[in-house]
Amino acid sequence: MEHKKVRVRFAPSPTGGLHLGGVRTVLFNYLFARHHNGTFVLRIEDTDQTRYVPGAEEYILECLRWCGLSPDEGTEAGGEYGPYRQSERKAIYRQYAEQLVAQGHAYYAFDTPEELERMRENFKTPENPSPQYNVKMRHHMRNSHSLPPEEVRSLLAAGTPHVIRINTPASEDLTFTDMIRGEVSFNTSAVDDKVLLKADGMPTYHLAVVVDDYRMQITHAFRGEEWLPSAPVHILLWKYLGWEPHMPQWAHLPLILKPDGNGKLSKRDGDRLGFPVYAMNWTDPKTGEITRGFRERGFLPEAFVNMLALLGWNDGSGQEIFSMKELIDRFSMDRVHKGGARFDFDKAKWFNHEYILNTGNDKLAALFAPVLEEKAIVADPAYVATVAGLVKDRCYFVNDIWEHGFFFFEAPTQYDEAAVKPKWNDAKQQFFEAWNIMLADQSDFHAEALEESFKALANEKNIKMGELQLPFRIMLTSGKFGPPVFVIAATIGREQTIARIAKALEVFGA
RNA sequence: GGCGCGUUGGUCAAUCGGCUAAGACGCCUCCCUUUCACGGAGGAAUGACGGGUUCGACUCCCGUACGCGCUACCA
Repeated sequence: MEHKKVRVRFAPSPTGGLHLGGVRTVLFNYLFARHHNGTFVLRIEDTDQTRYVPGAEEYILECLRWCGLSPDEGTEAGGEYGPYRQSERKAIYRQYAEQLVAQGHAYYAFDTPEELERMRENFKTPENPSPQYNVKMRHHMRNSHSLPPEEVRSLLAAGTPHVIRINTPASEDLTFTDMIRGEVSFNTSAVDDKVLLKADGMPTYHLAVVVDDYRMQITHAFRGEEWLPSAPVHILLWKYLGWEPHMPQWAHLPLILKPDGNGKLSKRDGDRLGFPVYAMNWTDPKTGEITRGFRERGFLPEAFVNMLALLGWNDGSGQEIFSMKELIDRFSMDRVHKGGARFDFDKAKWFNHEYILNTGNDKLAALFAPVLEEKAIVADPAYVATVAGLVKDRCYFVNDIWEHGFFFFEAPTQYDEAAVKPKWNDAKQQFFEAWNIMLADQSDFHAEALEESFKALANEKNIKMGELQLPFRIMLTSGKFGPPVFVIAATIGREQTIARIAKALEVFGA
């Protein structure tokens, strides 16, 4: 391999939310670039004007920022190879398309969409349900192969809408070496004369990707496996344009599959199965429909990225938790799996849990702040951090801090009475009445001290601790959950503890 | 239909000819905890099938099956 500086690119089309598979493609690009001290470019492939969705481009950038995978070069970061939006490069593509026509590698085609549809209809047979516009079909259609040159000239002069199609050879073997799959080969007989330049003057993906990868000096191109079948078209273009020596090395990434059933994971599957598929919340500007994202679901970006890295790649060591630096150090394309991976939300949750466990309480508190704010609860950040530290063991998501620690912020309004009442009696009633009075004078309100005096009083009253702890817990939290009781009491403080006991006694004693 | 790619437990997966086939998630049991978790100890569960090659095949080759992808003036 030459010593060319590594340059990779992520080239999304701004048509909507960013799918988790897209983020993984970004990740692999990013890791590869960093590993080789290369450059990560972001190019916007907005050549389909009919599918353009306003806001999608900004959204994609924001997703990358959130994940910590921002590009070095691109629409926002700038660079020497711009513009980075294909719609702004329109003139460039036409020039190459015409060049290909002039060299006999492409041709004009005047068929209207209706004519194409009719062709597909007419030539469709049970054996061949998708007839192709290829060497054989060319002569049945209206193009610069089948039409006399004068007619082509006059059609062109009259401004007749037309496309430019590649001249695919009748039968030629094409081979390339995929970084993941090894040698892959095709025969052009199965490849049709793909449109290169559309009637509106915009290039199709095929032309644009080759021209831009060349002009932006991309050295390695990673894309989803669904692109594999169009590789021969691209190889042909690299050859025809005379750039073959500069063709990037390709890697076709395995697909991310539905957890159940078959096929690629889609946004619909997330809705159906109750987990996010997009990186962040996405609001469709047309319908206003919101699709939930990993970020809003409570995922830490580091966990999300780590989880994605392991979906199709591993370093062989068995290690699963990696810092970004470790990922950069260890990543290599040849350890990427060939087969598609089913997405497992439980595993994703586990990753997030691991990261929550390893996140400082202050940071968790900060991340949790919006939840409290939404509930109009005002709390001291240090207090929130303490709570986070007490409950994070049982949290899969930042948002879970509420579910597992709400009682640190608000007194219970109802109780798990079924767990207390059947065994409630006067002795217990009296114990807690006495305990509550003692608490007013309890000098040391730490958990250990509280437990000690609680125990002492229980002994004195001759009641077993076990009989008392659960009711006490329910008084403070409303149910059978949470950190050790005395820790809860110490955390919420004297005033709250006393008030909650008093209130609960009214309910339990009734 | 054609072309391409793939196939190790329910899921993610290690293995680059020596396997009594790692590890993780999930699941189950037990321990710890007079709450819920965390943690700890165990457990069930895997090479699609058929042929080769080889002393030896999960690993290499060939078929078959199955799955997926593509087959647009979408990317």
